[in-house]
Amino acid sequence: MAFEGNNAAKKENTRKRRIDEIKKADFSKRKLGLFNKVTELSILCKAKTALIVRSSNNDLDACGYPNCDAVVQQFLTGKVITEDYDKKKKEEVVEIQRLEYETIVDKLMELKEEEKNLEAINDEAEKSGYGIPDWWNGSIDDMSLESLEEFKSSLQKLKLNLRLNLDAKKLM
Amino acid sequence: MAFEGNNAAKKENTRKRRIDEIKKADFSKRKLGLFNKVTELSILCKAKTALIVRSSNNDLDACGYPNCDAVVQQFLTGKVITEDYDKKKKEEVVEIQRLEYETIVDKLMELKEEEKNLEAINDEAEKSGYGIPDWWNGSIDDMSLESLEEFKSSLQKLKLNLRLNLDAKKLM
DNA sequence: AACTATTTATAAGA
DNA sequence: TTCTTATAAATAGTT
Repeated sequence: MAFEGNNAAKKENTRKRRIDEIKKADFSKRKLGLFNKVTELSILCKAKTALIVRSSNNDLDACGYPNCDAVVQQFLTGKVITEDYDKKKKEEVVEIQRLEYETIVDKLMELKEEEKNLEAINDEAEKSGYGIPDWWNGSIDDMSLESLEEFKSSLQKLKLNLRLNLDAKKLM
Repeated sequence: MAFEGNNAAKKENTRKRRIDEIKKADFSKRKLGLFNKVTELSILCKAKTALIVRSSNNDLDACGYPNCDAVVQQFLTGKVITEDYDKKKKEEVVEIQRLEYETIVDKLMELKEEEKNLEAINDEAEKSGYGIPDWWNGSIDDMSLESLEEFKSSLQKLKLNLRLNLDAKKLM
């Protein structure tokens, strides 16, 4: 019976994973389709566009023509940024972004090291019978969740900008 | 021959206008299609989306789910605005927007009055032989073009927000 | 990723 | 404008 239960659970897991994969694929397909359509509209009708998509697990993606950020900025401020200014600004900004990105990747490596150390300490404590109390992890999570989300968002945006800049460069 | 030329020019104009009309219709159709697809993606895949479209003659349109501005804001700041906060804020903001809108409409009426007065003065001056020099109108245009564009944008955005808020209220 | 059956979008015309 | 329809494109379900 233990075996049967295990098997059923396994099947259930497989089924669920499969459904998730299909949904994810659908989302990606649809998102890609939308991005294509947005770009199409921009080019055929000389329209400026920006599309921002945040998936249910908060992954960020965006596209825009001629430039996502510029269109968003214009949407918020009503100020038209000229192509030349925008291009020049991008030239300036792309290297800064790369540096920021590298800095952040470095910091992530450091964080991972910290995590390892903490885990090691945790294991040590458990082995010795003096476990770290549950509220410890809980309060870390609560405290850092908000800033972590922000950090994740900024990281995602940074990566996205890098990709968009590369795409833009490829187009030229 | 003069008649023929005139006729040809007329035909040409008709053709051009027709093409423009078709293109405009296409743009609207496609834009609507995109808005539908974006909303569809949002609902089917629980994704947050924002789409900004500015036509070739700079008309602004946007849609988003659950809320265009919130998604854009989140895109820029990385801060997640909760539904409740957003809803409350909207409740507060919608009346302010209506007041702003009415104020702006009033100001537009005043501007139109001013325009009439200026025209009257202009006509008067021309009749009397003391025409207002050309540079006068030119410099008005140059000076106010930028701020006018900004004003137009802010007006469009205000109208858009009003519409979006009404749409949102209808949905509830 | 590639295929295909089905659904959906849209261009052209009434 | 809005509606119709033929064609083209997107995508769900598979393999």
